[in-house]
Amino acid sequence: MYPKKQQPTISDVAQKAGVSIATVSRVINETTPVTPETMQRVRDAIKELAYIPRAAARILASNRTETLGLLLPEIGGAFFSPLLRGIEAEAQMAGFDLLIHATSHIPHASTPVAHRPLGEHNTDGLLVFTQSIDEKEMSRLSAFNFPTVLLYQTSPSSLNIPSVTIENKSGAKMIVEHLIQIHGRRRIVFLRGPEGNEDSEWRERGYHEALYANRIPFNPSLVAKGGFNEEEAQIAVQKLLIEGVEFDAVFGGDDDTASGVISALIHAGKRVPQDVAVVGFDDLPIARYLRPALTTVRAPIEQVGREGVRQLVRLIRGQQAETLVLLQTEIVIRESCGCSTVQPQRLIQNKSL
Amino acid sequence: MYPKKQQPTISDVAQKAGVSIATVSRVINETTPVTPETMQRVRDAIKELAYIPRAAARILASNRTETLGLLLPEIGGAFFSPLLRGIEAEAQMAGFDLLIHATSHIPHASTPVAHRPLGEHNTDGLLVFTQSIDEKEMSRLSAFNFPTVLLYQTSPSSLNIPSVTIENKSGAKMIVEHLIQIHGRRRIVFLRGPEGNEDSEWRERGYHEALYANRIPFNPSLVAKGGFNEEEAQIAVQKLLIEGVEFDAVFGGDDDTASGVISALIHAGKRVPQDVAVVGFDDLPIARYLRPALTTVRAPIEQVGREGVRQLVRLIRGQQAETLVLLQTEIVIRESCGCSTVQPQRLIQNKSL
DNA sequence: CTATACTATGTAAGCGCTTTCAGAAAACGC
DNA sequence: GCGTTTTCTGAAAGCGCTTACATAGTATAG
Repeated sequence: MYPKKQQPTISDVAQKAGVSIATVSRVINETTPVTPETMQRVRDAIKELAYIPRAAARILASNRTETLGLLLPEIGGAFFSPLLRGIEAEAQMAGFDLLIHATSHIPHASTPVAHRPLGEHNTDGLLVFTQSIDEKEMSRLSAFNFPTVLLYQTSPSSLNIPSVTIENKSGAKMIVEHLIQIHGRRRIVFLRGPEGNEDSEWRERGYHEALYANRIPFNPSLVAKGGFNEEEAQIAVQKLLIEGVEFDAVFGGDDDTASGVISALIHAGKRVPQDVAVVGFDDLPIARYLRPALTTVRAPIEQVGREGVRQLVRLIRGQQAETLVLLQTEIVIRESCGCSTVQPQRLIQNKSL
Repeated sequence: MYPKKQQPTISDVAQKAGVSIATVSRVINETTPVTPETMQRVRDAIKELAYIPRAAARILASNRTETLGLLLPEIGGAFFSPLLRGIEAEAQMAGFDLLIHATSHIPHASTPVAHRPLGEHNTDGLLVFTQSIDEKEMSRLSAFNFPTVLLYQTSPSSLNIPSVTIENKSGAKMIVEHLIQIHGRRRIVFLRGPEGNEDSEWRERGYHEALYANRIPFNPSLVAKGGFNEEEAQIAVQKLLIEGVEFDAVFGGDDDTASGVISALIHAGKRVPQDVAVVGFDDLPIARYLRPALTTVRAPIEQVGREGVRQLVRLIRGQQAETLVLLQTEIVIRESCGCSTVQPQRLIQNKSL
């Protein structure tokens, strides 16, 4: 059925070109000068045999995998696509392959040995998205200096692993200040993300800073949990409404939250943004499709991926990497804050019209 | 900086456990029975040394990579995330690693040798998304029976490579018939996808079949190119409007197209769905956020990924694979066809409210 | 023209595993 | 109890490369 016809090896090429396998290797890797004619003969032989070096043999002999590993808790969500896009593109540019693994699946109980999917045994370095490995594994990697870069999470203070993430705090501060300064809102609700989520924590600090900078006293009853998802956000808003908490704006920890907030508010007969302004964070694709279109903070997700790879490659090459790379965020004004009520986004983008 | 501290090898384990490396290998792979006590000694040694077998060595010695390759033209788009999710999950279940490569990037001109990123040299099989490799490479792979499964494209007739895709035709037929039978529309525009896109071609056939089955003569002036993107779709609609073509519904080849159609229509002062009903295909996440919420065809993208892996694994195991797996689609009724005008989707989903 | 220094290539030693083969020990049959 | 089978284990041969190291052959210097 599938006999795996014997592929040509380096010896076949060597024989055909009338040289030793060492020379073939030299031609392939350009490690040592080779006479032009010899080189040509070898190249011809390679082409003729359609020879492709077996990756495993190269790795084993050279002790370099030329492969990067990406570890995430799960694949999916609006985040994932641009992140991977950035990672893949940059990895490719640097000449690395990309191995991907989602850690959320229930581990195969029958796994014979502790078969770690991604690690020092099959990659030169690891990109670790938040919440994909535990601290124990982190310190194991760190202990023998294995090139590792964290994405969207900072290193446990004891370890000092380089990490790349976004400027959550200043982004949050900017957008809350927009609500305060441009729209005169003062009773601004903040809906937190999941417990222990770093992004959420920093956004909350930004929220606090904005209030503080504008001399608005912090009101604990205006903070609730949104969980970074629509459903929880809706429930949170309803609860606030039922409890009679007064507010004139909501900063939903992320765009999904904001989307849930808008639903809940409209459902409750509130007008957005007239009665309550709503803003989010991330600028997911859905942000522009919401009605009203969502004012939010744009996070350069793809850039995080690219930068993560850059730092990782530095580590692999034995160079110094940045301990912490913080990528800038910017606010995207649409309708839900109260700014415009037409759809400037949709019109502007169609330049060809 | 990064000394790559010598990792333990199988010999270290063997020595520590007082057995030969062959026995260690047997314990790891469970290929041959080993006395319980011996096994325990070996396992203890493995744990103590934190030994992880080097992947390259295993691959080289066993001639099995336990790795699947995924080739796509580019990463991104709403498609990508669920597709990869399905692929990754299923690959993991089957015990395979996943190597990913986007082919769209400009090839490194300086690449020494024809360094193919993914192929027989580093994987046991390949999943090939539409438009990621040319027919020449396909026939090369096919020529030596390399396990390959195509996603969202059928095999060139000369090759007979197994492929997995969705029931475009019947999905399209169903939704067009919905417009005809439930909403009485008879002048239905169809906006094609990009040139040569298989999905689009099949959807167009479904469109034709629906018309034919309902005795509506085909009108060529109602078919235009939407390109599977908003912008082109908007232009197409404007053109139809300017030309004075009369129509009471639009089947946008996919959801992005439909989104552009809705924008253009509203912009031109038409009411959707009253004046013109609009439907799409794919059921992207944005579909429910559009106003009116989009009636569309749900395509089981994640399932395509899973099924692709299943077929590929069969091939790798030397079993027969299905020549063509067609996954069922189903229509999702929302507002843009004219069905309901409230927002049932949003309410229904929040069971907790 | 000889002594020295490069250059281009070949030889061969691994890289860390899997797997065949054979042998030792234990279990079995009668 | 002795021959036969069955189990378990070890020795050793590769898997297909990279990379010292050695060696011819050629260029350079004096």
